[in-house]
Amino acid sequence: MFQSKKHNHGHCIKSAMKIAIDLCAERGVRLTALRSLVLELILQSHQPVGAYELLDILKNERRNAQPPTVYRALNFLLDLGLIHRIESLNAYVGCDAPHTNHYAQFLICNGCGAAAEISDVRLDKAINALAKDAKFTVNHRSIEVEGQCPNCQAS
Amino acid sequence: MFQSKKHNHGHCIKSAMKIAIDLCAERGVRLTALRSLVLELILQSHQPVGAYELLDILKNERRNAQPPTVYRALNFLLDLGLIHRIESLNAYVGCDAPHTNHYAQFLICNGCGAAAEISDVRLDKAINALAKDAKFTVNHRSIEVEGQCPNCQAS
DNA sequence: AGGATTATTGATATATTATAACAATAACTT
DNA sequence: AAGTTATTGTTATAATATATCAATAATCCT
Repeated sequence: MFQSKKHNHGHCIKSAMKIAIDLCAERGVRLTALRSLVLELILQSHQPVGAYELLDILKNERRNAQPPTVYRALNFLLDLGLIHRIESLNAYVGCDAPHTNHYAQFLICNGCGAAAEISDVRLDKAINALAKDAKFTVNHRSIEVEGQCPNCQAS
Repeated sequence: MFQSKKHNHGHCIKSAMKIAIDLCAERGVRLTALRSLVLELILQSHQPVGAYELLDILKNERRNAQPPTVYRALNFLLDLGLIHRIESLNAYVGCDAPHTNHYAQFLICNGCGAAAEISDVRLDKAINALAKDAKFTVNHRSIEVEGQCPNCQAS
């Protein structure tokens, strides 16, 4: 859900990085320095980040970074489920719970730009039901709901 | 749902164009020749079409068409709800039922590329419920489910 | 450990999707 | 018919993403 003010950002990133390390070990894939850095930058933003925005930040630490540098890392992280892509924003966010089996859904605030990841079972069930009705086998779901978060409704 | 083989394409386009004309009249906006043509091209495809693909076709009839030519028409049609944008494909499809009040949802087949528009009430209700729980006011929904349609599962 | 193999990154070029800005024209208003 | 607004034309450029091949680093195998 949308971040509370006292959310401990540093701790949350650390814990997410730990999970990433474990997940990569488990899958036998390499969380290289580059990939780790890109993941960390995404987590630090704690908002959806565009690939080129990420590239700009990345360049502080890797002067010669190029678009493929970022996109390769993004694709690696996406495949592992460590991040999600928000289609309607062409942007990327860290996954809240990469170690759990879940389908991500997003509430995207037009006011502050925050994207809250949720995983609502009713919604999942509705999709399963309608897919079954249509005899459609599901590979991927992109559920993005735009609107105003509670904070931004006030103002 | 996914098209049956005996779907009468010509008739379906004609009827959609009629609805578009009526809707524009009702709203007091102008369905110009250009806009009408773009809509017709989208309906003819009966699959999601990209803006530049559309532009190429459009050029057959309007030699000097440029990207803004297409994008302006697309935005006009989107605003009226005569077409939908599929975010995960950067593509546009005709709306199945532009005259009715509904939220579109898409089943997108990775096999044949078809996108079936549905409007499942259970799904709508689930979104309303979770938005209410989150105190989130919804402006727009982008629900895109990728997978295999019945036809493509066979092969 | 050394050489073969595979995975990752570097580097350059280019494809794809979308918008900004201003000029020209067409349609509507009175 | 003149003034106003909406639409289209035209040129340029922004933003997002991928293809390709070379260089390097890690892993595997004996």
